[in-house]
Amino acid sequence: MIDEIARPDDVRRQNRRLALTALRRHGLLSRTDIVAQTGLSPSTVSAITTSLISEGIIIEAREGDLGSNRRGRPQIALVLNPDVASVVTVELALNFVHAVLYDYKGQVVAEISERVPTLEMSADALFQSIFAMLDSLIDKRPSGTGPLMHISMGVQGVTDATGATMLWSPITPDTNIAFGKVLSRRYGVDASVANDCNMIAEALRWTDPEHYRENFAAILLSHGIGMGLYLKGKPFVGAHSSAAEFGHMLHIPKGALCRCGRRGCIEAYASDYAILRTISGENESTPPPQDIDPSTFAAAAGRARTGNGDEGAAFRKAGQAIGAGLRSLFSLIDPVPVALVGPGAGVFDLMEEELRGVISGNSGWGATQDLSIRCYPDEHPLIVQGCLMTSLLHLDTQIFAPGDLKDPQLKHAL
Amino acid sequence: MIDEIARPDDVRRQNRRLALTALRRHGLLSRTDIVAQTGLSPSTVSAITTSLISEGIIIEAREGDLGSNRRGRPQIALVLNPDVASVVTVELALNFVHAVLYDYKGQVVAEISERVPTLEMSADALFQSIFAMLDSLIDKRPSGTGPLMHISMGVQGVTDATGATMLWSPITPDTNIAFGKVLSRRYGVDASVANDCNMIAEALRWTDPEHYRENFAAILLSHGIGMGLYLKGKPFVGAHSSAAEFGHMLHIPKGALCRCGRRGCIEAYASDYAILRTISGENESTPPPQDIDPSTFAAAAGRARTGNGDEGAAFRKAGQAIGAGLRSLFSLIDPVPVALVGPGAGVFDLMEEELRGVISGNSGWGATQDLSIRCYPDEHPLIVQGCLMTSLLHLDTQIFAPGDLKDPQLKHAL
DNA sequence: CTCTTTTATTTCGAGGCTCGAAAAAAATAG
DNA sequence: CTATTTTTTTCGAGCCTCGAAATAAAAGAG
Repeated sequence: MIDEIARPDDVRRQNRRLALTALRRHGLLSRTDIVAQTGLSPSTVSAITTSLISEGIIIEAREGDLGSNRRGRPQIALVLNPDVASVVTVELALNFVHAVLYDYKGQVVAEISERVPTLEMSADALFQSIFAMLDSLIDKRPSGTGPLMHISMGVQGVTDATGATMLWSPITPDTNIAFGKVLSRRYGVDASVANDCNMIAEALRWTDPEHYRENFAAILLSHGIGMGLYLKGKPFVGAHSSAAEFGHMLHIPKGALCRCGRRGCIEAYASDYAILRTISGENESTPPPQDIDPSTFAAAAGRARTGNGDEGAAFRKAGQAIGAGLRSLFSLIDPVPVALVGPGAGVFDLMEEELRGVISGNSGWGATQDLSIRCYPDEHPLIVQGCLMTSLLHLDTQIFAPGDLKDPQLKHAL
Repeated sequence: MIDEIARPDDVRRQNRRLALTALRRHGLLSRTDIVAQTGLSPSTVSAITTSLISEGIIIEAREGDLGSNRRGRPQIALVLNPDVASVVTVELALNFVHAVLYDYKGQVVAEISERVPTLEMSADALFQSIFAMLDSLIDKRPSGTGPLMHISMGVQGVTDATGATMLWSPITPDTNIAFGKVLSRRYGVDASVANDCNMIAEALRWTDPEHYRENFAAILLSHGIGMGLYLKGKPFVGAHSSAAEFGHMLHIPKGALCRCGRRGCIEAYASDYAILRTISGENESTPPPQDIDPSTFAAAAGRARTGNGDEGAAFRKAGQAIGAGLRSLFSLIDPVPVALVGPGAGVFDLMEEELRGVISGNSGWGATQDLSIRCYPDEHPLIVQGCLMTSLLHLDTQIFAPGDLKDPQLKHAL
């Protein structure tokens, strides 16, 4: 907050953050490299690394091949200590839970995934399933693994702006499930829950920082349509919820029936169920099914590519809806690079022409001709990667930066 | 930025900011009050106020009626020193420039306004007019007035995200006019240019902080339709431009012709020219005029209220367009309180029912039934007020907070 | 009219922090 | 083995905030 009071040790906190995120980004860095990366003075870097080492957060990597046989004292490579902590990511989707345990360097330690009938489960039953999976992951941990220090969930659904609660989701009948609080209490660590699209955006920013840096949108085209947005280098969240509900922007007033109960949403034209509904020739008011078989969707796309029938038209209609949404979005935030993610990204060839057609026609100040759109048909690795980065960055910037835990190893003797 | 290095004196900078903004908000505050407001320790507040006084930025107000005859040592009231600096606001609209000189406490020192044919002027001619007005304001300054230290412009048009340039505006044929740089160079002070809607939002936040605090939207309904947005207590700007071009979100694909050259924008249905075009029965593709006489618009509204003809339908159509835009906007940022500003706010009674009708129908997580909409038919005082606050807050947080100018009086001997 | 009580503000020392300069450490080059 | 080069640490100056104690300035009590 802007109206927050500053204390002398906040300075050290911030500069520790800089050093840690530099190490996170580059993996292997000497003190001199950190000086170059951060702009801090050698004295300060020395002080910071000394305390980070004494706290076990980073370690000196002997045999680090840092620009070897040069003249002068050789640099000592520093690395994040993989065993100072571990984190768990949980991906929650329709009828499906996937959890992974990572060390502090981001290497997989253990993994588990299960099919569970989320639609028929109470929140409590869902928690029991998740608990069992996490317990087993934690049991599986080899000795030497650091204590669990953060849990990050990515869910299909709307979460609150603070990452504490899942407000609503199509995958379960319950609402307002406080995943953050419950997991945090049970495992004695910080836990956050976020929209899967925001996790995808986080992952893209991490895997391709050249392209997805300050401003970009990641749009998930699947059973629903969601968006993760970065503006000015920061994740965009709404006033109260995770928001950025791209799929529920209004495309056609009084138009097709959406899964959310309203009419005319983009999702009601561009999601998998909407496309299949259009192809089937059903009425636009036919309530959508709760699940779509991926193979059915793929088959429809196949027919659209080869045949010359109605299938192609349905995809073009979807392209128009997405294009219209982007045009409105770009009016609000300026044009930004777009990543299309999920099954819908695999059929982008069927939508691209219409999609770009709707957007183009620049308005005098914001040209969109050279709009970058990239496709990532498989969303799951990105969601997990995003959760991982969320957890690790939380440790880097919130837990380890303060430097007020004398011995993090003991904080939560799991 | 998050990746910025912190130094020990940044701490003092930030805490000076806190003290100054507390004084700005409350006007008259003792050191003890500042302690209560900011949470800083008495020692720190003492140190900060001492240096602020020695720099002439604040002064002790003798005869300050602070909770008088209580027991104990009386509190000494502190106030911003009105004469430490002055600022100029410039409101630039179609055929109209209005400039005001204020002191550091925000009191009017001198004022001037002129009609100038902006549509037929080159950028250079426009600058000459503005220069002449500002020169005369500065001449008019009574002795004792502090040196000019900031200029803030509010313009009808699109500006860049940094407040340096007006990228495009309907009021002048030129584009990319670097108001910020040119004014800054000529007067030797910082100068910024912002979209008028953002200034309106800034003003509302200042005049009614109870209602417009963290999240709200100010929508200007006039010849064009713009928006100023606050999210999480901070002004929203786009990736590159001031953005938030609410009026150019897409309402009806391939719909009515907008002034921006594209089709189907909200503005093409809800601006004054659009409403009059609908009433006239003209084709939706008729190019809009560059200016609308306010009395013509008012007369149409009058007929819509009394008669039962086509006029009412045109306003209802406008209400639908705005409602559709808000529904999409709320999908992206969650529902927030809305302020409608300008001539269109004066005819809200003709649009309200349709507008709310389109928005309602909650989506399961974000209810909009109790959506707050307030109307402010006169936009001009708000624009000026917003510029004023922009200037003063710039001084408070950017210029005076660092405390590195030993004698601000001498910085720019005007 | 003086002394006590109460409240506001300042002073002072402890403990942070960063930084520049100098010192120490650890290699290569000759 | 010594000189050179580069990296890292050490040390002192100069910021900062804060708590505790000291000082200042009023009202109330006797």
